[in-house]
Amino acid sequence: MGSELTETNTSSDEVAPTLSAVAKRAGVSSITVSRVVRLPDLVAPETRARVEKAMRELGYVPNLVAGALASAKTNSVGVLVPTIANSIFADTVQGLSDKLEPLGYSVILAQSRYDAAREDRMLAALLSRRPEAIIMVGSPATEDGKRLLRHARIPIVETWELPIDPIDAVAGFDNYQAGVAVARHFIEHGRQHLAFIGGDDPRGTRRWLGFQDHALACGLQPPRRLILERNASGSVAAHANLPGVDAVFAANDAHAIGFMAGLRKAGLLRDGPAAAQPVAVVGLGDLEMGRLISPSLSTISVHGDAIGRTAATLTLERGGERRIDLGFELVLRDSG
Amino acid sequence: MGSELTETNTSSDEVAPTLSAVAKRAGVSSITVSRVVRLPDLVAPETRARVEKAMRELGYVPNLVAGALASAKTNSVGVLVPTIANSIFADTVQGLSDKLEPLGYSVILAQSRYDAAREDRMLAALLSRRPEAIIMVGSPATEDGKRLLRHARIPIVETWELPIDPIDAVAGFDNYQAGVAVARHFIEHGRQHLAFIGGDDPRGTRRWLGFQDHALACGLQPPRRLILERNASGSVAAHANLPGVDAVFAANDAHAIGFMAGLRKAGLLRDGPAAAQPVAVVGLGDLEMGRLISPSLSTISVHGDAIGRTAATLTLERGGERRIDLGFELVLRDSG
DNA sequence: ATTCCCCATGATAGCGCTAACATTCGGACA
DNA sequence: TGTCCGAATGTTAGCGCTATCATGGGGAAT
Repeated sequence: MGSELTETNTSSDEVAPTLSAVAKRAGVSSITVSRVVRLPDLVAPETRARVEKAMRELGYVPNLVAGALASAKTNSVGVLVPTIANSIFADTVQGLSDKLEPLGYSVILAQSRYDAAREDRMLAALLSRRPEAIIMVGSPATEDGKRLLRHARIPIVETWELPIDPIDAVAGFDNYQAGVAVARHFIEHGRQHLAFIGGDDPRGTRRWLGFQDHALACGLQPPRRLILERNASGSVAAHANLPGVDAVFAANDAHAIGFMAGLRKAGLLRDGPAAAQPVAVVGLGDLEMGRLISPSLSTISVHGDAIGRTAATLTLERGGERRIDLGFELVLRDSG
Repeated sequence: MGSELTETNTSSDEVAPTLSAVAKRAGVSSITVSRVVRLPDLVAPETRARVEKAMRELGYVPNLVAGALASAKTNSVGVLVPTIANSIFADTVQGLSDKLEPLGYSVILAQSRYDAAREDRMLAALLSRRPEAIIMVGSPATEDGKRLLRHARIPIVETWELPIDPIDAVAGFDNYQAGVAVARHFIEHGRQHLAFIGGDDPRGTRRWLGFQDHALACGLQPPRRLILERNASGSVAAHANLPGVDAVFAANDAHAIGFMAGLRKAGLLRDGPAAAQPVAVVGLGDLEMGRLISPSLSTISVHGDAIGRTAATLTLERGGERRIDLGFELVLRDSG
């Protein structure tokens, strides 16, 4: 009575059963129940069976909040990404949680939306849940954020970059060199008028810098840079703002594909090989989609899931190398 | 000494400072510090300033684990999705966390990988963290999972479907009717030989059923169904297994785009309008990419982020309608 | 003055669990 | 036969915080 949810024969009362409720029912002390849950080998088979029966009958679900407080272990990791939607970071989250979940860790996910203030708030929110480690994309944008992490005394893994003075561990690649690689490729294939399109987030900017520096070092005219909104639609119209440009490095594959849609409308896209393209296009991220479209998209291939898995490993193992360069690969297809 | 991390002038000792450490430093009782953190209006401005100064000096970060245990409020929600990578569910996670994070809720993310056993394990793991609510894609695959959720006595939101006997709340759309809509569209445009490609997960299967039922009801030959791996690459070769088919409904846009890549290789794709396509293709999800490729992809448009935001709302408000149909829309472009 | 009330603060008792240290008991071993 | 040891279980004391119920000390109202 009083509850509209009673439905099984096993009494489902008002409140969630606790360890000691199970203990009472099984006729043991609560620490024994605790052991059945966490260290079953320490409990005699018969006792264990009795306790397990009581747990089943009561529908006992352990309270990890209390367990975490008592043991000072939350078995959780905080994950901070700029955004999870339509993005390569989803692969990283997938990779790291595939590694961590089987080990009993939970992932607490937060998004900064490329906003420094929100990033700081999210970092503080994550830390107040006392995760065993923090994995984030990039580095904290503010000194406050950095200080927060440095004082947290847990493993911190920065990803998707190789910061010079990391807080703790790093799993990423060299965005600057990625920019250099694309510029070199364009120049080797006779392109003269380069441009970069994409966001102005730290990683995009680093790609731009490498791209620009290499172009200048090779004596080309200064490449152009077009900063776009985060969604790819803006990139469709981008070529109108880039007259005379014959090679474009897009900060990610979505922008690259959007840009190609614009080229197509302008009659500047061929189904032939890269050499036939009036405007060469290279993206970054190696989306599956880029392989499927026509002309297929050349891209800097980065293994987002490997970054995630490596980051997870870095949170688990304290010793060993704390700075892992996963590298990247220039994959040439038909777009440039 | 003994620590290699001391660096600020403010003493950063071995362990994280607690409420009572702050209290001692500020010369107040710990409950007052607690009030400064949670209910600042109850504290006199001068006292508050003194406490805030002490918090800053000690680098105090509240321990929400302890707070959650004491107050029986974790301010977290559990989110269970099949997968977060390369998928439309990322939009849903984004949508719900955009709504929940500003309110102080954390998102605990788990992935089932379309595996019933793993789903059950993840549900149990989530529940043991005592979230205020659970939001999941679809319904639990097993009775065990359903029972777990029914006994949890927290809001449960099932999404991306409209189950007949929901556990609690629902934010989704009618996958069966989506299948019907695509079949109707194909038939109205004179297509005779229909096929469905995609996964055999519950939602995909429901789409298939609607698609099949409507085709049969209209007197067409039984449509074919090709079950594919989750990645789109498999769909590239799919058309070879579908001789004579002139209209294909792909369970998601990625498969649709992959299938179109196969059609292109086979010379069965035109840059013209839908009527000119030897094989009409309709996807589901309305990926931005589908709008950008050529021919542009017709699709069932579903607002993944709206599903997420709606689900978040349903976890917060107990009263009101608990079954929200977000609908879908058949968006016709050039592919079919 | 006295009463009342509200504002600011404090003392106390847990939340549900686990770490750390008993305790008990039966058998192996000398 | 006594000693020792390990296996199985229990006792105790918190983890860091918050809910709840005091407490004291001004005004405002009478």
